Amino acid sequence: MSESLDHLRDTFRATGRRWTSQRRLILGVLEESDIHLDAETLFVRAKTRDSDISLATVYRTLAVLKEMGLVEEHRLGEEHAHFEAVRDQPHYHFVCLGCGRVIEFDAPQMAQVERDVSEREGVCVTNIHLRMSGYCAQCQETMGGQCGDQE
Amino acid sequence: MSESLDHLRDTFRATGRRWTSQRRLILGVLEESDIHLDAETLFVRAKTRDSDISLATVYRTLAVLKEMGLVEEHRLGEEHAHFEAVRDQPHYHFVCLGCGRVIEFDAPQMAQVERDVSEREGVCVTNIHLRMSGYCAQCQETMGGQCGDQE
DNA sequence: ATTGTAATTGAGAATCATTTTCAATAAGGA
DNA sequence: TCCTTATTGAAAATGATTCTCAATTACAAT
Repeated sequence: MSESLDHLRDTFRATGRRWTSQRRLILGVLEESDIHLDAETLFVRAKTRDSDISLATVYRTLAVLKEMGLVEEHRLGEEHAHFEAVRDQPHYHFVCLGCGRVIEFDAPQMAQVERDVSEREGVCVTNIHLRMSGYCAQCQETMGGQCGDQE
Repeated sequence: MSESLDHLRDTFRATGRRWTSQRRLILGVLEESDIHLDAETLFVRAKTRDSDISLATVYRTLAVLKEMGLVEEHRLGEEHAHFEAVRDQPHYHFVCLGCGRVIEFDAPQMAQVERDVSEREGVCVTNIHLRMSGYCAQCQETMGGQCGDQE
């Protein structure tokens, strides 16, 4: 763990950025969380360990971490963004319109979709966002089984 | 065309909604446009035909049309939403990070992805948003060919 | 260790898309 | 034509995110 922290610090320095206590803290909170945090929640959690930290710093740090590819931003509902520390494999999201639950999944077919699009359109894909919405098993029960359409 | 307009009026009435001139106008502007409009642009275009229309009405109408499944909302950049009159086949978007150009594409594999997720997780999918980002052929040239990663 | 410089911070103001409030208007059933 | 109530325009309100600016702090060079 200390090795990866040293490595992180070097990555920051190498790009003229500083490895500050606030950034350590924010990345830590993000990595410890199993769910996708929004900026406000992240701010509240960070504040329990550093009562001086500011919401602006949370946003600024998230922007830096995104630039560095360490954090991804997702739009799960329409309201506000959610953030997640980047992991090894790509994964996608299903959002339940009933209870808001987020289910992560992988989809090997996406590699083929990417290849098809790249070739057909001559583009170079750097990022894929796939979000499905609908109703989770639980919510389908309580709703009586229909499953309408519309977001 | 008048048939489909009559049908639309009936659809509105059937749900206790009114078929107003503003709603006709907004849907018309949306259907005439080949690109995805944001609320402000839609407002400006509508205003050339009804100088009294208000931006609030544009947003309210878009919300209604979304509820009715006639319009879809997309988050193409981070800034603001884009809207599009729903067409027959599902389609997805590629957004160029260089010039902002939006390329639409279809991906037959998505049906299989949906089936897999539905079965594996027991969910019912009502909506799929797929957005790829990267660089279009043109922008790749002007950039010299590299194609970094990060949104 | 000390210093200088520039990146970073906290606090609060500013921004910007979108939503809401409310009184006036108009759709459409009776 | 009349009545009810959905809808509208205008302006204020909201809420997430960004910016400003003076004070702080990381860290490279001394």
